[in-house]
Amino acid sequence: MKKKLTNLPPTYNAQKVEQDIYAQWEKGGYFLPKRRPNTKTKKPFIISLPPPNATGTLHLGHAMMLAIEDLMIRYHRLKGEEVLWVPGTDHAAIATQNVVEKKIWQEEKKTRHDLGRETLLRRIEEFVEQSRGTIRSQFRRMGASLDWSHERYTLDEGLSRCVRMIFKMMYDDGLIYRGNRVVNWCTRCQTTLADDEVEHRETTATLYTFRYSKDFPILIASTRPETKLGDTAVAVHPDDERYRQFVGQTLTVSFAGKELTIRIVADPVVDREFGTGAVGVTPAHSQADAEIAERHKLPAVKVVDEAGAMTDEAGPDFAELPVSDVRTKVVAWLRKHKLIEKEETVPQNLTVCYRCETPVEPLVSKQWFVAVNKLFELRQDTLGNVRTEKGAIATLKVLMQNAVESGQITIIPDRFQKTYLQWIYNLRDWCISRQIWFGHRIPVWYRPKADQPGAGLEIYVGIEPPKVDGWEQDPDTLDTWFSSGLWTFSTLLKQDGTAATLENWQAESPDLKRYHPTSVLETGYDILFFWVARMVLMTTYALGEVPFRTVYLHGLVRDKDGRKMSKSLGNVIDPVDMIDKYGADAVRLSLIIGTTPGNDVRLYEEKIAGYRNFVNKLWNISRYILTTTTATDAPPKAKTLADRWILAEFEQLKHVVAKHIDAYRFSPAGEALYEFTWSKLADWYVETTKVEGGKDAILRHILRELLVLWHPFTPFVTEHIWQLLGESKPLISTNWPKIREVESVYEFSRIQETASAMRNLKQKHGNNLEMLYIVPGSWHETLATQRTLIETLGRSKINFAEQVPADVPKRVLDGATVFAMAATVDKKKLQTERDELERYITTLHQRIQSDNFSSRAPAAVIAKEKERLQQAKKKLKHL
RNA sequence: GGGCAAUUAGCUCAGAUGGUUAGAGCGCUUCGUUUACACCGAAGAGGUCGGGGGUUCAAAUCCCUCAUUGCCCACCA
Repeated sequence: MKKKLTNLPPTYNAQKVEQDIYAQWEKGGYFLPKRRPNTKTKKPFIISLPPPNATGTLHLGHAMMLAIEDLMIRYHRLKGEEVLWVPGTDHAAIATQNVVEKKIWQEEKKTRHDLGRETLLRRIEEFVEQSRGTIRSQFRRMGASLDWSHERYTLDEGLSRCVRMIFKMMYDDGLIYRGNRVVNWCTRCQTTLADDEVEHRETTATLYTFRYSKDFPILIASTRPETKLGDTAVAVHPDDERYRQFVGQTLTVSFAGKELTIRIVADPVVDREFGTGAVGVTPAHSQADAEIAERHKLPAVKVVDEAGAMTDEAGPDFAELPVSDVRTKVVAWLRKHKLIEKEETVPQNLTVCYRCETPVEPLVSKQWFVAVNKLFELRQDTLGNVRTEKGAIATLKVLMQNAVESGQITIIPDRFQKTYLQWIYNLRDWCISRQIWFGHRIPVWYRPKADQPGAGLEIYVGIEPPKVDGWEQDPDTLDTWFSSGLWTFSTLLKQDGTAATLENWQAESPDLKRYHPTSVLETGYDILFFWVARMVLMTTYALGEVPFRTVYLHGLVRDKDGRKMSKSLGNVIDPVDMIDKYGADAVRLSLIIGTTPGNDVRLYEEKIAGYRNFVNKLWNISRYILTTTTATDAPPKAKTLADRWILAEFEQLKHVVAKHIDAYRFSPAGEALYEFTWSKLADWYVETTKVEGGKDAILRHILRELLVLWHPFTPFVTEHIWQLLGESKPLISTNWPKIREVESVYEFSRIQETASAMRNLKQKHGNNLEMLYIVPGSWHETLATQRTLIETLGRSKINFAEQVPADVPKRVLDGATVFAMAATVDKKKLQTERDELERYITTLHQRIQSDNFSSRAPAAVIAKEKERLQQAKKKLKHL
């Protein structure tokens, strides 16, 4: 085992080793949560993998997510902590149903109605099963050390039961209600959409300023004249003198063949400056108008239906015609009767479906909602230090706010904290019912009231269907984010716990106790609202604790020109192609180094190729060490200055890398490793070993520990080399290296100068200057000459320049780069440093002491500043 | 309308609490195939840190202002 290796290929072949290594890890059970004895940290480290959509294939967003999460997971695992990384998939209701329906249409020209509910669901499940297999194998290709035994799917029975349980809980608490409200309706998807499932597109529209009829006293403006058939009022500002005389009147007009009853109401939301200062109120087709209508008790007339056609209410001329046709007809009617005062083209934010970009039709509809502003009684102590306890009164909004404001959840980067709070501030009741078939059926059953026929419906809400006949289940399904909002804890419930009840489900789930709250939630900032906020809402409500401690938001992966990657643009980079070509390690590095949380990254093939080159460099450093040194148990002992330098640098590196990773600064951690490995170890130290023999112990030692440091970034190549080193246990399960005591790095500085500048150097550092000559590269002379130089001058403590042997040509010396290390402490520099530090400590101290700071700054900030003060004091002592 | 971010080398980007001469990768120029590596090595060019003002012993970093770009939120009919 302990012998030199020969015949290692000069080029690292990732394709050849990666899949075997992954299989070996998985087979060895290294992904299962396990705490190593003697580990100080008792708390487990948990990440719930943001579940990819069941129809998806691996894209760069996933790749980035996996690279970052696997980095954290492996780091904590190496530190001996018990780590759990829960994988899974999301059924992604609308998205998935759309995909499958489209596919079926293309292949068989059948719609979902041709197939029927049962058949469509079966077809979707078949499709999903296949997709999940693809995703699983692709996630493995990335090297993700997921605990596959914990894999979950949002439609698993355990998770579905959890959905029904939470639904019932919220219903019982009065937080879920059914109501007639204006919702966003997608006429193509044939379903409601939540407020954040709609997007806005900048377009232009024609704004018509007109009267309903000749005798109507007020001009109104609209870009959608056809909806005016549903108007029941005109709203004006209460202080608007122009219209004051009309307020309170009810007028009847004949508009485009339909008789309208219009009340004139005064409402402060109306902007006097905009348009005519009067708004035609359409309560059934505008959320804003619905709110006005509610205040003034106005009726709502629904003139557009779910298919995007006019209803009977729109009058016989228009009923059942598509909205766009009716607009043309209404405008024509207005023109004919000379009612249009003005037509202008205005910029408009068109609201469209985020899935299919179809313009959204706001319409009034009977749906299920989650009430975010309703007061309810907490079921349990909630959120630790926040002023809440069992029985206290709160709203869901307050829970969401508290979780972040109290510092129980930290968002990285912190600017998103503001975004999050702002979003909650504007949040309205969440429409959770969807008119699609794929998903969690709403656990509500109806039956006609038995005693008085025709008197309406009786409602049953339950985890199980009603035991007696005669009940019919609500046909709708739940918004997919309802179930993914439960993800951090629904995945930890006992999967066979079918008997779980509202009373005992928490106690019955040991995993929930042990692994919740999770440590970090890592995801793209684009789903901060969709998902992250929903998880906070659901979890603080259901469990009385936060779902995670830290939210790490990564940016979006874009192409070289900063454009979004999309199939239509043809600029999509497939991560699997890149893995095939450059290896998973290179792909991972390209997504971690040079990226910062919350900021988009541009990725292109050259970048990945660059990191492939680095992986090969690491391979060749290892190859050199493996083939030229023998394994030894001797501890690494510094003999020459170069040894002392590299060992000190290495200890410094360990410190820096851990510090960065602990602070979620993955890119600087990777950069530090990269710099050490290539510029210090390979370019300088390894070169010295060629002329200064006897470095086996140091080289082997550094390589061994360096592989551990690199492992969270590049798991495959490090594991491969590790095993070539003859280690008995796989790298994945080894220990993170301890930091050893070394001479302070302040004692060394590396100086790179030309030989002719060396005299100045000597003057600067005095007689204590220790020099080491090495020849990094392009000398024209032979290795033997280099060796002579080093032997005669190398470790000289005196003025070497006068000792250059006569047979060394002057041009060699002048043209060469000299590697010199000053072992002296630069007293002046040290003093400056001390002064700065002292000043810094004074400043910090003053800041902390000041009333303004101590009374106003958040607790977390004060703690941080205090910690800084401690650190600075410690550092000063060290100097 | 409100908010957030970005603007640093030809390109893509780092620069934590202000602190030596502003960094990296790619690209470019010159040189070099010496037994870890040409997916390499050596040397080098290239920056008024978007403009202007201010605070400070010290500003890419903090403040004000302007410009450009991008994103998010919002019921302006």
